Amino acid sequence: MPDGTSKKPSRIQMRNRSLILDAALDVFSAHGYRGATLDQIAEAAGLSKPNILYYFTGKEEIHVTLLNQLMETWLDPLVEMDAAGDPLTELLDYVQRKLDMSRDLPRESRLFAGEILQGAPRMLPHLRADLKPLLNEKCAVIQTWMNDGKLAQVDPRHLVFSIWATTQHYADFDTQVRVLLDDDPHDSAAQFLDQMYRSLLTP
Amino acid sequence: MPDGTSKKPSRIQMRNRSLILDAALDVFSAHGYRGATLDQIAEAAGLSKPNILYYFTGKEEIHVTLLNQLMETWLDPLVEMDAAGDPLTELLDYVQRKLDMSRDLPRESRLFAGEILQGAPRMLPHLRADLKPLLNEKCAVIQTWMNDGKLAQVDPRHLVFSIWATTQHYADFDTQVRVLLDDDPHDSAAQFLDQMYRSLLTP
DNA sequence: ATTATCTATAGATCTATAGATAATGC
DNA sequence: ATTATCTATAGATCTATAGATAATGC
Repeated sequence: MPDGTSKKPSRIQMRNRSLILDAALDVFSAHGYRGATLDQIAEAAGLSKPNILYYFTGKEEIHVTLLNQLMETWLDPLVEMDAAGDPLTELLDYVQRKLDMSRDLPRESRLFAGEILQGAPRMLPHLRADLKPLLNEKCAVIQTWMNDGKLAQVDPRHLVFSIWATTQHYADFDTQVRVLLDDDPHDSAAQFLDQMYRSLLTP
Repeated sequence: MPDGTSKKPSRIQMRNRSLILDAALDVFSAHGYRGATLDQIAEAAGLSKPNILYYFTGKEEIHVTLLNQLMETWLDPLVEMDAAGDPLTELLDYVQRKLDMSRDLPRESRLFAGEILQGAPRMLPHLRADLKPLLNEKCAVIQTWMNDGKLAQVDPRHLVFSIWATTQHYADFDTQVRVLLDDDPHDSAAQFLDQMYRSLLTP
């Protein structure tokens, strides 16, 4: 059994754990934690249900593993925002990276949204431990930029919230966006968001 | 049995249906459709489980009834946007009404978000039938305002999407917002959003 | 007479485990 | 020998119904 004490995960173990996690990301992001079943995950992974439970102790461990992996990916675009770069460029590039993530990783966005929507029962510690200090650090950077006159004065926290909201909207509310828009939203959204944040932040 | 053919709903029927729907809004918005159970709804309503099923044919009918009622409430702030009013004022007021709704009706916002997040299985027809024509109509109004030079030129659809995203974020991601912010977000959010949309839309 | 409510439980769904068997690596 | 997989099923949870009883309105 692949428990925590075993030394080296075999090739087949690595492969099957990946298959399971990818299948689970499909299923959890589409139906939520409670809406997802091991049957669906097993079917999507091409493995039997008991075999899923050979690699993970249960449904919850699969979900937690996905959320843990997600946190790093999710924070990465903000981590990359560089205090030494040009302020307006750094922020507008951050917006575009987040928008690109909504297009390229919609399942991850929805998994995250579903978890927060239901009160972050499994993610709350991560938000406190990882997201909060990162946000504080980056808001301090943004505040410095504003104090130096490189950006217009706005509330840095609400600025970042609005970037999260507007960019993730295109993944999380994709169903609605596609009902209301006839063509692919990505390019027109990119242009709109650039225009909005440029007009807001240009000093 | 209170089926569709019965004439007049009694007082007690009205009351109990309200109790059930209010309880169900609590439970569905907190745990999602699949995560909610009739036991939880019954407990929250203060009625027995079979009694719940005396008033509604099943879990799904309760959910559908809530979504149907919600659609009207949800569109109302946009309906109120008046083509005859001052363009910038109308749009900034719309933003504030939507933000107020996130504060006053967070359960409704989360119910809606959860439904869309999972592909709108029960709401898709409403989106096409009600939301899409309304959005088209209001986007035409906004476009006229822009053509008349009363507002800066931006993509009206993405403008509205961004308003939905930024305002509903404070209800749907409330858990996250409260981890990251020490005081109540409403007033500072109102100020930030006013500033953002004013700078974007002022011609 | 009709409406409303309760107890008890059927039937479906789902997570997880037991126990046997097959495949792999030294 | 160890790792991986399978069949069968236990046990929990959940929706919904059956059938009896209580409350209400003409």
